[in-house]
Amino acid sequence: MTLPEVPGEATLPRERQDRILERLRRHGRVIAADLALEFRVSEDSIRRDLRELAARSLCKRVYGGALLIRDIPPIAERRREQVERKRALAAVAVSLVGRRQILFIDAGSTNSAIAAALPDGHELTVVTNAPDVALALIGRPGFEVLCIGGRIEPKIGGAVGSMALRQIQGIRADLCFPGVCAADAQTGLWTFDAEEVVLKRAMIEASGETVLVATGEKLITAATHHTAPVESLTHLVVERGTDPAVLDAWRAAGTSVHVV
Amino acid sequence: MTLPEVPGEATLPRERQDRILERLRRHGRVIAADLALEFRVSEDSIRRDLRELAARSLCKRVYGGALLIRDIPPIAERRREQVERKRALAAVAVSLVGRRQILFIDAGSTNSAIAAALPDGHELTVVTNAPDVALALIGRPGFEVLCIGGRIEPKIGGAVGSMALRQIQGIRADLCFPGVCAADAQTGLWTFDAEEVVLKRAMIEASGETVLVATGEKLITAATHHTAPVESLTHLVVERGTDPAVLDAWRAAGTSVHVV
DNA sequence: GCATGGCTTGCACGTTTGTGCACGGTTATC
DNA sequence: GATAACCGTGCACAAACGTGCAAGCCATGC
Repeated sequence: MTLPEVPGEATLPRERQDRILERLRRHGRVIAADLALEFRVSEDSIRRDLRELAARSLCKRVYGGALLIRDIPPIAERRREQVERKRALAAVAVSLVGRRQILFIDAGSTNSAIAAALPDGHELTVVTNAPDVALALIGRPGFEVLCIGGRIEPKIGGAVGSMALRQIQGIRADLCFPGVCAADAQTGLWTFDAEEVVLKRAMIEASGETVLVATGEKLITAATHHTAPVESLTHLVVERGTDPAVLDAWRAAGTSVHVV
Repeated sequence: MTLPEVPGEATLPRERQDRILERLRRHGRVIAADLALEFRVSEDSIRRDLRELAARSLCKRVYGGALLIRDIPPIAERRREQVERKRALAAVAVSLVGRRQILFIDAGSTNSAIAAALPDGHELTVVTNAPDVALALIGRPGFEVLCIGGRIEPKIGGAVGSMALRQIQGIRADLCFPGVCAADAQTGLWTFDAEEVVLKRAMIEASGETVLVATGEKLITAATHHTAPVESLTHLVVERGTDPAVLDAWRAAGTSVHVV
């Protein structure tokens, strides 16, 4: 590890940049004035360093210092829509996650938001069939990422098929976030795609608890394939403004309802 | 002449280099001026030593001295660097791809560029252990994407381990793009990470042809684990400006060389 | 002996790179 | 809308750089 800066110790220019990068990775941001003090050079030199790093697109130069670039995976079409709503849902959904848990995260735009919203420092293991979820978590400190392989279905944005199924069946998780096409307090979870059904079922069965995170319309639309009975759905996270009658029905079914 | 004679302090060049290396390992860096003083030789000699050590990739030469080669930066950073060079290499590399072929694309920043450069309308099947490669191809018309699952190693940016290995062994491909850490016309392909080796080997063995896409420095640096003999490397794509002698050696070994 | 060639070394040269400072413009914050 | 902090640029200077070269050393062989 890097030792704390020794006062009279000289650092090579390039070494200084490396250390700035490291600091950046750890703290997410650096302040030019602090760095100047720490490395005992003028702020001009620090600014030059930051500019250079920014030119290599290793950080983003901002007023007063620099920020870590968190490259957001290229956003699929659906994801672009209603980003804000999904982020709000995700923020609540991740509060259900405990330390050192193992999570199944299914493919889907809302689940991408959930992955991005997962807090650091919980030492989580995330199992996912969605490349964008995996990518969002690669390099995040304290995360172990397990990717479910298989043929990727473009419509879904994740692996499906027997290969994926077999891998899922070999894992047990604490929490499961299935992608939600439609859900109903009487019958439970429904899905459009036949291939997806078996995967979601396997995920849910392999998990201690299941969290449904749904924008309001998911609770009033219908889908073609029955996927899971309501008893297996532990939590429901929905937006404010959802029909209270619907929520009561879910509560009556034994699901813990969380309103954003 | 100008230097005072110190009896018994004389060191052979090779011995001096060893001592420099030792110092490097202990402190993480060395400063040319200090070494000159310590070994009682001119800075010129020290600089020559450092250059030589750097050529053997035992250290990283920087302004003022040399640094220990720290572990490779995370994939997210590597992918953002040298974008233009990688794009140019990728543009040539993809010209080796035929219609309706099955491709193995390994994890790695250059391979990300290759995936992005693959042409539409070739009805390709891409098998990859890298989520970012998969993500780049999801939704591209005419592509079938197969994701290799397993534990994702953040440094590498792709799945590794026995789970990934088994999946790879169940597939036969036409073309393989292994990530290149170092390559040599005599001995073939070398890799830094032990886990990666088995994966790359399996990919190469399961493919009809193998394409090495390498920025110039990969052909003069060394890595720790032998991965594939030169006979199994069908094509080499390199940048203009690579040492002609090196390229001739590759040609002599039977590899088809493509210069960008 | 001494000539030869390989190797290392220090020096001189011109070039590149890093640094701090002064200047005037820009941006946050109250 | 004033103030202070922060910014980029140009500049001068010093340190570090690579290169070419000649001197020195040593082993080898005539």
